[in-house]
Amino acid sequence: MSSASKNAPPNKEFLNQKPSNQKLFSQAVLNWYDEHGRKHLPWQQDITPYKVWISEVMLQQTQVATVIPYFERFMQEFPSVHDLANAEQDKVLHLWTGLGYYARARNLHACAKKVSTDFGGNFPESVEGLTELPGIGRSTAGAIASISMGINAAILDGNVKRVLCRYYAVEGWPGTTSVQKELWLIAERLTPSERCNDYTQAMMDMGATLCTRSKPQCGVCPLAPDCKSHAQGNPKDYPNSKPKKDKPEKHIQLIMLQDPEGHILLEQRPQQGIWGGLWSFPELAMKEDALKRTQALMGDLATEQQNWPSFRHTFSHYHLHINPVLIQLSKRPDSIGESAQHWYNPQKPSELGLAAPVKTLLNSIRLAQM
DNA sequence: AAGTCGGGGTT
DNA sequence: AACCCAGACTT
Repeated sequence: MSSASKNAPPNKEFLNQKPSNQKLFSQAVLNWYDEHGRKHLPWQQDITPYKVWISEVMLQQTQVATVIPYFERFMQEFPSVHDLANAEQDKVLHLWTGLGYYARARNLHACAKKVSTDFGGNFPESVEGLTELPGIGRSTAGAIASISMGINAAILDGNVKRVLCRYYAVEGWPGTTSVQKELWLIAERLTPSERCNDYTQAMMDMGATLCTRSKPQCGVCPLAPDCKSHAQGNPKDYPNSKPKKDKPEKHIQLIMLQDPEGHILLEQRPQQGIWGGLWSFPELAMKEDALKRTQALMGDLATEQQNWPSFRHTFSHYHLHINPVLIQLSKRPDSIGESAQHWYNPQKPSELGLAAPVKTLLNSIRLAQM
């Protein structure tokens, strides 16, 4: 994991030559923030690098309302970076269950270990140092540095992208390298040296509450008088949307093996790939005969097969059709296969990371047993 | 530059 | 049902 692959910030000399417009822009943003900005979110209380870090990672591709309960539980269980570093991975993934993008949780854990042991629990106090840590890219590093350390650093998250794309009517999808590069230059140029922490919060807040994707509140926006897309009358056309691609359809069987006591066999998935490190049912291709395959492994312990209604689960890049199969076992078999195993009691859930559909199915089994 | 990685809220 | 969200990382 080289730092060059992390989109490291360029030389910042141009920051010294800010046009006067920069001052007007940041003043308008800060004034708005003082009046209308949110200041009562959980991670805005008694601000520390640890809290800002956890919240920023949770908020990657995830909305504020979704994050809040997860953040509260995390802080309860892991009050300090040392607590997180010393935790079991299963516990971390358990508290992450439902948030998605589980590499975030694995990287979070790895990062905590590094900060705890290598840096004595203190985060590096520079964007460059922060960016070296697993799961912290340029924007998250900027947010931590700016908000929790008062370092003059820019961010470029979805909110800031939206504000800037509209203000300057930036053409092109922000996912492309060229647009991204342009936006970073703009973001760096506009970030003020005074109150950069509040400015960072303010830009995210404006994007989240004012310059929203639909129904932007241009009527009360302090930037509207100089906003190019507002002048054009089409703020909603920015940022330009991502070119769409149709998602492939995949089909699998999930085999729910149940022992006589009602416990269900779970296997831990490999660290890399979809649902990495989480626990799931044994997976089978559609063409396989679930009962025959089970009997091949454990003989006549497998007695009956019950097909549950299939359903579709959608990921960012494909649709997954899941065909759940419940197979009763007359006795719990010896260990099968190579991955770690766990016999899960649906009535007494273990603290493991579960993929969302797996959690749903286990809950259905629990209800069926009542 | 394109692909991988989730789940849920919003429209 | 499509869109996208306080992105990072690998290929």
